[in-house]
Amino acid sequence: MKSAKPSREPPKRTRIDPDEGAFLEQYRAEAYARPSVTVDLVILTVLDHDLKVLLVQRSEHPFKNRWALPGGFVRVSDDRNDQGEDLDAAALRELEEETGLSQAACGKFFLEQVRAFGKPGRDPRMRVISVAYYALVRPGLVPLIRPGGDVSHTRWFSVGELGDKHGLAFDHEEILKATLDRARADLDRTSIAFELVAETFTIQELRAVHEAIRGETLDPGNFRKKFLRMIEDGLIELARGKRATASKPAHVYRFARGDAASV
Amino acid sequence: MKSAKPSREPPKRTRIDPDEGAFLEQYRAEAYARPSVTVDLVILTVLDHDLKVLLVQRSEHPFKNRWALPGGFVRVSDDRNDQGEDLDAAALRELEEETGLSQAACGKFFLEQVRAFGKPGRDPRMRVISVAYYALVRPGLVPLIRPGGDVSHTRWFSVGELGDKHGLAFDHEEILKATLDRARADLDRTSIAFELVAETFTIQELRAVHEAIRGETLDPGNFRKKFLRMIEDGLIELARGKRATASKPAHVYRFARGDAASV
DNA sequence: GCAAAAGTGTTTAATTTACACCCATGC
DNA sequence: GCATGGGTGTAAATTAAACACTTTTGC
Repeated sequence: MKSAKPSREPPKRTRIDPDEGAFLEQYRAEAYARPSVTVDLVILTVLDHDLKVLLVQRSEHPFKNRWALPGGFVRVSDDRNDQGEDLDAAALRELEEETGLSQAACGKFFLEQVRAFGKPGRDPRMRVISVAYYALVRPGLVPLIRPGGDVSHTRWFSVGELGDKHGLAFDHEEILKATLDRARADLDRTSIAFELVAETFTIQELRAVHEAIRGETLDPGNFRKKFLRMIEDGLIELARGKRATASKPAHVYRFARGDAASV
Repeated sequence: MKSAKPSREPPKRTRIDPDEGAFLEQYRAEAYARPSVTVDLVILTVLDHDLKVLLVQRSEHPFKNRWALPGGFVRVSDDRNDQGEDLDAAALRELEEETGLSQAACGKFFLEQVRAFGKPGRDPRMRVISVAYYALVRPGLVPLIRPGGDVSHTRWFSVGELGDKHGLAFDHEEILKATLDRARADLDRTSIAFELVAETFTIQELRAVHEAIRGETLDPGNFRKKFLRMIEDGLIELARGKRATASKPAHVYRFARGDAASV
């Protein structure tokens, strides 16, 4: 639309009035066929050193009984005063519906768009373009999750043991892969790791998150050095208390909201 | 959609037949309102040390006379045997239409999705969700460009001098910013810099591309060292010939298609 | 006491950053 | 010859990688 040159504008059945108001009134919104648009959610957490993704089992065709990413339609309208919900809002709504958690109660969720997936045929029913989002849920919240619909059809899967056994519905395999790539790239460019630990955490707990996402073990000594550098940069600060472990109790730290960054 | 649990499925007016074929037949594709979906293109090149973006001036409302990213509708259909074109294909089609260049003649274009933009109200006519792509055009191809429609309404803008003066149409300002962030991040993670130089290039030419995208000058000596490391890694190889300059002729190199990477 | 994990240190290599400098060429 | 930019070298600071070692706790 937007930049469409005359030759590519939707066929118009009436002359365009130069006045914009009138133009909008008589614009043929129905001139082009439209796809359905959905959001699909890659909800991730880390449980006992393992990166997990939340899947739901489909109860209807197509892909009946297969596991799929949770998702749903974006609510839209052509009403000029209310065109419906934002993509981000749709993703948040789905996340809350799907987990029973509310952002109001749990604090801001990490929820970011990955990209759009729209291959023809990805949904046999109709043309569907899906905007994928990825969400990070702190392990502490996991037990509080009350799946929106049928409890028995919602489950956490280790991303490691997935991929081989279960063929996911639609192109969700591809969406999941793209999202994991994105998460791994974000890991050492952003602060997403802190979204997967509790309010306070030990060095090893943060390391476990890095290891789970990258899928490999990291040298504890070297990781500590990176950690100490983050403290120097004011990104992390020591918190009160200690965490009991299998051996010597560990210091706990807190993520210092990016504000205290500079000198 | 896909994972929609019964409560969130579109209202069905008839009972579902357990057989999938029959299910598809009577599926109510029109149950949810649908948005229009477009692709918007951020077409970039580097001309005389400057990062440029190709914009078109709108000839119609809304945003009449404002500059905008080129773009157009994605062609879709619910026909089960042909649901229309892929998002990537739509972006490529628009790119070819908009520039008059054909991938068949010019070799593969760099064209990658950025993400979807779908804020309500971004297009006052109707609810539009736009999938942004960014394309990189080698400077050598720029003179060959024959804008699709009205020549006088297509122009390269320096991204530097933009942003202040011209208010772009729709949310294209935001799309452009997000794309530039993406390009800068890709610069030292991928090989996009090679998409903006000729087949063979000098060290300084490649440096000029890096400088244009990052918006800052780089130390020639240090850049050379990074460059030599790329040669060691087999990413780049010396080509025959020299490039005449204002002083001493420079060696020219070639991008060695990532295959010769390892030992 | 002993295992287990916390925490510390060392060494080597690679990379980044900031410079100074030499040299070949066109004019 | 001399300015221009190609090309080279050096030194300090930071970071990454591999790995040995000490300390503190629970049991």
